[in-house]
Amino acid sequence: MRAKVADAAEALGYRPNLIARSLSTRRTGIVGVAVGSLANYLYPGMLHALAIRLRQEGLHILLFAAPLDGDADPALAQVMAYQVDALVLAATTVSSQLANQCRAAGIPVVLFNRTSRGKAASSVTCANRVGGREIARLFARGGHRRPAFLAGAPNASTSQDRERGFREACAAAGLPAPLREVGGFTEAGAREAMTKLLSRTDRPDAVFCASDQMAIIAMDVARSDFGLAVSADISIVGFDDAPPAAWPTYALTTYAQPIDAMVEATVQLILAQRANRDLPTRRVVVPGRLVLRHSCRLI
Amino acid sequence: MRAKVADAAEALGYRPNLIARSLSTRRTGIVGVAVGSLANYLYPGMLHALAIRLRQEGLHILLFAAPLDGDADPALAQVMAYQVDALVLAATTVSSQLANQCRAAGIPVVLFNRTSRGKAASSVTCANRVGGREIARLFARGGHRRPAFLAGAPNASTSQDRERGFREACAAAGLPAPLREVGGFTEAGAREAMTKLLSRTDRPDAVFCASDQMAIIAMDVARSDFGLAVSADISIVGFDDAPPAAWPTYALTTYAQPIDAMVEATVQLILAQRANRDLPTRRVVVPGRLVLRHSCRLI
DNA sequence: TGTAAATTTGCATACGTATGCAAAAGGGTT
DNA sequence: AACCCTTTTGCATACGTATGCAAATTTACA
Repeated sequence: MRAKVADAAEALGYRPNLIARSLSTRRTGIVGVAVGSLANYLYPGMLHALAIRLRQEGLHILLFAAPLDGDADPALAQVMAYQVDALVLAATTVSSQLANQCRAAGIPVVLFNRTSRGKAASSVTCANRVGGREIARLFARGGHRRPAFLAGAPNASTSQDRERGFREACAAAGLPAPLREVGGFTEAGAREAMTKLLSRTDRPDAVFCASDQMAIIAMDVARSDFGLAVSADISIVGFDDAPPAAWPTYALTTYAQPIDAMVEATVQLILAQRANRDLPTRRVVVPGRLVLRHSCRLI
Repeated sequence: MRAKVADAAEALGYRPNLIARSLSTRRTGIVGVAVGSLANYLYPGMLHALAIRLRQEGLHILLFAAPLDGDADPALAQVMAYQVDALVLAATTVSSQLANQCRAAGIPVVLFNRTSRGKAASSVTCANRVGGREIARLFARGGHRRPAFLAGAPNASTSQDRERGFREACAAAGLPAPLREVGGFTEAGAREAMTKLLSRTDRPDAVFCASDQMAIIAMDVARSDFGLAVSADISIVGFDDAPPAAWPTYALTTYAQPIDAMVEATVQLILAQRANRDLPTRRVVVPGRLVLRHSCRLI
């Protein structure tokens, strides 16, 4: 019987209307995903992996690209109007206050690669603080004397946590407090910040950049604008292990975020909270891994 | 009165249910977008621009990430079940045969950065053939003698058109027929293909790569594995003008695809075909632009 | 062949919004 | 106050599917 119906449907070219089904079941199978500029090349891979993994669960992604400037929240309200089953926020420009609205509306929210104070949203991050610490120790082992931190967006938890770990371990290793400039997770910002750092008389000999994207810009500034040899003259370390970090021309030493594990955690959170709306939110922290390439002097 | 209702809605926190509205109006405001690997960094920018531009028209993106291996079509059927208003195919792995099904179902299809023979789908590409020609002329002007073409996926119209223009202009300029290897638009493929090219005794002195992604790999192979100085020893030119092409370490000479113009053309096609379902399909070709950086010897 | 169990069919109601028409209410002019 | 015109309200129907119950049918077994 089941087979007979399926055959008839096939013969008639019938496709169930998922919109109508959604209306009836009060489940759309749609997950809203807000992403920032996508210029951080960690995100395209994350988006792809998330889409494929969600599809295995019968879920699809309604994409929301946060405008580069201006407020993203009103636009996100539209996405919510599509009755998404869950929301993944992978953009720093989306206010975490919005998470509260969603919580009120019964929509589970997962913050990807960021956290927030409140308990309105779950979050998935890698061990940012640990990563910062490991990089400080790496600098210390390599005999560096003047560390610097190239921060991302100052109010981004991700940048803050990495910086905290970095400062802690710098102090513990007897290094001076790191110099600091803000790059804001943008190419222009990173370029300016790195230029400032390298223009100082007490120029740093080891720069930890809060993202690979900024680290690559930093390498370019060091090489092209200041004629420095990366590794020999200055060590530069990133965070993310985005694909370009592995390109031989950069060979960026970095702290790898395990995309697949983070995507898996995100999916699990979504599934759990979708099945049971009033499950408490969780903060998942997955371990990262230091990847040694050639942009940091080791001895 | 209108204002009174709006106020009351606001007070009650009422949000119209777009799913229900879609069911009634037979329009979802959703555009399905199929993307490939996203490792070609032209696409993240395109996706972002498209999302923002579509939102201005009240449209949203239902993302479909084509699996890296295997057949993408069955999965895309699910996206169609969401009654998308239109479909944008920016992935080479999605069969253009699927366009026919969509056409039959009354869903307008726009091929982005590719074309197909049939007239079931509209397409938006840049002037690929012209671009290939300009690059051949650039090689000729620079006094190169042994051109080569590093192809993308052999059956991709995009790669074919670029190659045709390149071969035509090579012949017209009195250059020998280009050597040829297939990189398949993947990093591994490009690495292997470039290694083959450079291992020949009649090694090429000018390589045109069908995408910036492959060109960057090609530069890395030339530098790291063969110790060649790009530009002095070998010229390498790409296609796309993806952001990494501008990074000083690569400074890739390339033929720029005008993302914004292509996105705009895509949106216009969608709007037109959405307003009038049986509008004939169109092929839009937007002009590109040669961007001279430092990876190609000029004299 | 009769009866109980299993399966299938039919029907009603619901999901939240859109649309059109008829009825009711409000507003303005003489 | 009677009239017409404009605005508002109320109601019915529709979109395509889900769900549950009752009735009808088929199957299984003695």
